Amino acid sequence: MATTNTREIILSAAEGLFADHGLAGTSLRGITTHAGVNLAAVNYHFGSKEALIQAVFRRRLDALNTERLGRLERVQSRAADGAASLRGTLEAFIVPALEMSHDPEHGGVVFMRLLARVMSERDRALRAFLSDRYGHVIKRFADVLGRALPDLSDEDLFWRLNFVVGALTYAMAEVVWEHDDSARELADLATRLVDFAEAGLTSVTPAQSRISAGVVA
Amino acid sequence: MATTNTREIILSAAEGLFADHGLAGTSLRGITTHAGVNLAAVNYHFGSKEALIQAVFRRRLDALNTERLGRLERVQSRAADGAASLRGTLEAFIVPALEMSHDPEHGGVVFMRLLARVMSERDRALRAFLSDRYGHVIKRFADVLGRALPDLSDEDLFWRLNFVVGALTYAMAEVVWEHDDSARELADLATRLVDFAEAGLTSVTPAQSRISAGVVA
DNA sequence: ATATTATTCAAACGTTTGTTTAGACCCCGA
DNA sequence: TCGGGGTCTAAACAAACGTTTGAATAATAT
Repeated sequence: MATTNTREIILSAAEGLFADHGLAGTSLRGITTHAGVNLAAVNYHFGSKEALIQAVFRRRLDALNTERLGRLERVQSRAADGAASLRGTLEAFIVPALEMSHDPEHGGVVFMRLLARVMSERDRALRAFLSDRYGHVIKRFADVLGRALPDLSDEDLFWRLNFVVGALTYAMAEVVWEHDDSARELADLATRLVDFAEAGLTSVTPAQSRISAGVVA
Repeated sequence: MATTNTREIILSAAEGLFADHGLAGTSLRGITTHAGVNLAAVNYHFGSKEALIQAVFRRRLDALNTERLGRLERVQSRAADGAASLRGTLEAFIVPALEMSHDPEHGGVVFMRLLARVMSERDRALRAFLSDRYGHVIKRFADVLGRALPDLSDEDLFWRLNFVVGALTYAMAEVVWEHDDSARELADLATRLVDFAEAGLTSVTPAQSRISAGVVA
């Protein structure tokens, strides 16, 4: 471990304050005070606030997305024709996120709240950074899911995946973990979410379920 | 209309900038410059930045939630025993939000992006304001949905509703409206979302679908 | 037309922001 | 023991922040 302790202390303090007050709403003074280090330490170790933000995300997301891809590969290699099952693919995407949200050692629910916040932020610089670094993971999952759901049109698939990501994001952010760190709780939530996602993804639109734009039919 | 024009101009400029850069990330100078009014006009008309934020939300959410409750009442009065159908209830909640997101006159997609942002913010003052002013609407819908889904445990219902709200929020925020203001587009999205929510809410958990916390089964 | 109120304006207030600087401290190899 | 690189620190920087002020202007009422 070549990195000093101060770096990690700053990253953790920044993670928590970013999750609570947003990126723009958190000052370097708040971070360094919370971390018990000197104000200038941030610019010494990271160079700027923007670089600190990226370091906060890299510390967690590198591991998360590696784990997701690993699970997806295992699921695919288990299938004879290399086509992963819908449920297996969903689990490969959802379970690592929920496990991480349950593991204080790796950010826990704090980082998940931060992630949920950022998902709805339009900050150009950060979105570009996340897309550059992790876009290939999302693309990979979308491809596999599309092959597992051959009856869905591209447009249907696009929207339903957005719904699933929204549900996952919101669930992670809303989690209060009253009975915290019970593994059973986590498994229950993961099961609920995968069930929900699977049902929503495979549902067949009834022929005349369309909603008239004006009034409820 | 006793209110002067400046008020509305400020509200619209603030709405757009808040959606793009967040509450803390938007300065009063940015707002007034964008609106073409004097810096001091905000404090003259609203008193403070905090009061301006609340006014931005009140302008849109009062109408949205009134519309939601009106639709819910119409759906309920149509049913013989006063028990609204699941689908009707979902439509009463979802359709007004999507219609608003499609109507530039009433905030359009801009306000919906702002709303999605705020949903994942932990800002205490704003959450308290929203909960105080609109909490009864959410409670009302949760009650009606609970009665329409009698087989679900309280916990199951709680989580699935969170999933639905997450999907709706995320869908609204992600909407880019490439082929904008086509009513057919809106109806399609509303149908997709209601289908998705209905399938997810009514799905029955398979007996042994539980995910083991460690490894994918 | 005059008095009164409502609105707009330029300027300045004291804080807080991110960043920079120059020196002190510490630890390890020479 | 000395020297030097990595780390930490107090202090200061200009810029941007929300808010306040007092006078100028516009609108309304008498």
